[in-house]
Amino acid sequence: MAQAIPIRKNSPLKASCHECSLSNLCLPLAVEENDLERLEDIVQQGRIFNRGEHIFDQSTPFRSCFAVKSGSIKTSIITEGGEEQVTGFFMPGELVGLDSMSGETYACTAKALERTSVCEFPIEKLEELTGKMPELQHHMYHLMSQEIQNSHQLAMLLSKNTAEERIAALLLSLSSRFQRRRLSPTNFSLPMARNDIANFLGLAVETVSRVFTRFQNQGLIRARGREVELLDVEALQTVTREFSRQGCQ
Amino acid sequence: MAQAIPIRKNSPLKASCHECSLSNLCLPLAVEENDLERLEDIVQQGRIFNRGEHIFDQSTPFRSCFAVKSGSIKTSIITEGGEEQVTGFFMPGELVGLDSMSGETYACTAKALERTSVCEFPIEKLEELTGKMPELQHHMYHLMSQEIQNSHQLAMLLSKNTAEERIAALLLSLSSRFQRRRLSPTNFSLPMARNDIANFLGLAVETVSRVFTRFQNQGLIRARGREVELLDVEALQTVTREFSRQGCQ
DNA sequence: GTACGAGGTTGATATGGATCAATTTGGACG
DNA sequence: CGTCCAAATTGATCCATATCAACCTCGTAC
Repeated sequence: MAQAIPIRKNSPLKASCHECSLSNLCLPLAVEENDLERLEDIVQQGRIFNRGEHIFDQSTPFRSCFAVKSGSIKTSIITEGGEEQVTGFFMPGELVGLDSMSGETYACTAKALERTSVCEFPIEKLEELTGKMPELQHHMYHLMSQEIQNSHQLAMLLSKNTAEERIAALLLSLSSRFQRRRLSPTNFSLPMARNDIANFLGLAVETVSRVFTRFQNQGLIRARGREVELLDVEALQTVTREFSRQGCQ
Repeated sequence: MAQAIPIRKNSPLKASCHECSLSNLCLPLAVEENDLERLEDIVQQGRIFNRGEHIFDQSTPFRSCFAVKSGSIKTSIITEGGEEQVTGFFMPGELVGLDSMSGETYACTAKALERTSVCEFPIEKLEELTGKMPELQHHMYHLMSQEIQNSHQLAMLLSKNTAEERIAALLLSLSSRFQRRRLSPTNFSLPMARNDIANFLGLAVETVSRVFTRFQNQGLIRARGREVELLDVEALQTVTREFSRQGCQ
């Protein structure tokens, strides 16, 4: 079943983790240079999806986690009634599918927001490997824990914060994720539509639109379509913290 | 550093996982009978907390995960401004602290809602053990994934559902968790105050109170204080699904 | 170039639940 | 058994955001 290792390693189509520019963000982050090829042996690299295509589908058998290599991914849950709830956005270097590691099927649907390439980690092989590599296991725990925290953070945003606070928080989150990749933290292009933002943040599209223009009028951002420029990061941070400040009497 | 194993195993104060009534819910669930003592070797059992006492505190060093043995626990995040956000309720057999496995400190504060006993799993030893026991590792992934899903579910509830739907969902969640423990799924005592429910569900206390009385008037439940009886489980399920139904045109 | 449709913006109105305020209940304790 | 304080309930009002409706913008296809 397993392909001969030399073939995979030498295949020009299979770019290696060694050469990947995201190796300081992705799973290789937790792996010694020497052990990197053990990770390379299980990863299936280079799958490419066009905008709108599904990487995986809720209720199909869970097989793999996916690392975003380029592009971006939206995950969402479809309820019985056909309503969509966006649960997350994933950018290069981030791992998708961690919420599916219980149960037989994927817990959500993952859709490419633009032309996107991913690396696939078959879950059985990944579990086998983490069993042998304590640092990689540790890193998996770390990532999953992080995702729990992110989700709690989102729940908090949804239950306690105003529309402005939610949107400021999202912009700043994206900003810092661009920064991690050594891209401009103040000048970027939103990978998702207003609709997705609204759904993710529990708002109506109209509200998202209004807040964008309000921020623009206040000189906090400049936005045309999906192109965004953060003009006053500090002010945005103040917006997100305003809520908790008020709580402090 | 490690105590002599025979002493621990024979100590009358250290009840064993073998004898624990929750062994089919808790971590032992994933462990072969034969291997159970390896788990027993690392667990520190029997710590007891009174109502209101902290099991651990946000921003103190993260050392252990805790399994609830009896009683119940509330976890919450305290924001800079002192605002509390309840992130979860934990019942016997459930594992607390999974959200803290990234970072040096606990990600939230865990507080006993009543007199509560817990089993402590020092994280370093637990990680070491899961590295040696594939099924236990698999179970950890399963639990963490489950918690991500729960949190997404909560986010969904918060962003899309009405007060009635949220409260019906919480009641049903508690119901099924009592049922897993072979307790009555229709007749139980809420471990948490209305305040905690409100905070958890992103509502005002007054709203929670109103919904409880409304449900009562509709004959869905009977509630006096923390004592709750679910009179019409099906109707409650309908309430939680009503939203998604509407979405289906 | 023009037509088309999806995505985005703007305006007017409605509403669920927050907030403020008052009262009641219940449990802990002397 | 009464006192006291926190928790819970009930009522009245207000507001942020949803909803409904109209319009605009831009990319794509012909």
